[in-house]
Amino acid sequence: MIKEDILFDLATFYKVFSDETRLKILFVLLDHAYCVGEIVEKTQVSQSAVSHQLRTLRQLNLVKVKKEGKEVYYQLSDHHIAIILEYGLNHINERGKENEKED
Amino acid sequence: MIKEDILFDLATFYKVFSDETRLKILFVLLDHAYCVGEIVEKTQVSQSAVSHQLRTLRQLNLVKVKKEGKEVYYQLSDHHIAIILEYGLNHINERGKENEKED
DNA sequence: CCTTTATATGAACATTTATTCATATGTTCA
DNA sequence: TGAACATATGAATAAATGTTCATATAAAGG
Repeated sequence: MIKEDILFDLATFYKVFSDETRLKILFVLLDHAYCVGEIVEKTQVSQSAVSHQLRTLRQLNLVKVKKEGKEVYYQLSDHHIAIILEYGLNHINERGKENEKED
Repeated sequence: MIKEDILFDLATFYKVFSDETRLKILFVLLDHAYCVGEIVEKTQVSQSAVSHQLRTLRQLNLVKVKKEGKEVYYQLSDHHIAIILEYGLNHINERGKENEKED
């Protein structure tokens, strides 16, 4: 059986992508770096909620921060994340197709 | 901005993999089909908890069921799942390496 | 300096989620 | 049929998580 701490890390890893607000933010950042205000506007999520989720993303090293005056810019910390999101999208797309056939 | 229902499906998809018990079960099933009793033994999770999580996995079409007498055998419903788990493992492994260098 | 604007954060609250406990259902076999 | 075993399930409970609200911090400009 696989080690407990690996299991924990793995669960934690997937957990990040399991929240719609975080996904929204990540999809916005897929484009390029944005400051918090822009993210709020694009996602239509409250400033506070965005800020809280950005903290989560920061703590899990999914985003990098760059301060510029009053604004704080966030960007994806590595290109891996784009791949993961794309993979997930493909997966649910394919599942859609399969169900068309079978059901 | 990406559609709400896609976002929901995507979040749901990742959510399955965000629980340690479900991951344990999936890793066991990576091998081949097992009945509930065997899964309980291998994962060291209570029968009830395993059963509840198997239901979740069933509902999300991650596992297929095959009844044989008293026993109920579960197996992964498609090979995709192995790929996803492997991808996750690779990711956290690589992150491990990066942190060795940087921190 | 004081006000405005941008972002972060803590506490309260609501919701979701996972586990346990007790028990139901279903199958086999004597 | 009834005892024994395998699995499922509902209700209760506990824990984790996300949002809001109020407010703190911090930078910029007048």
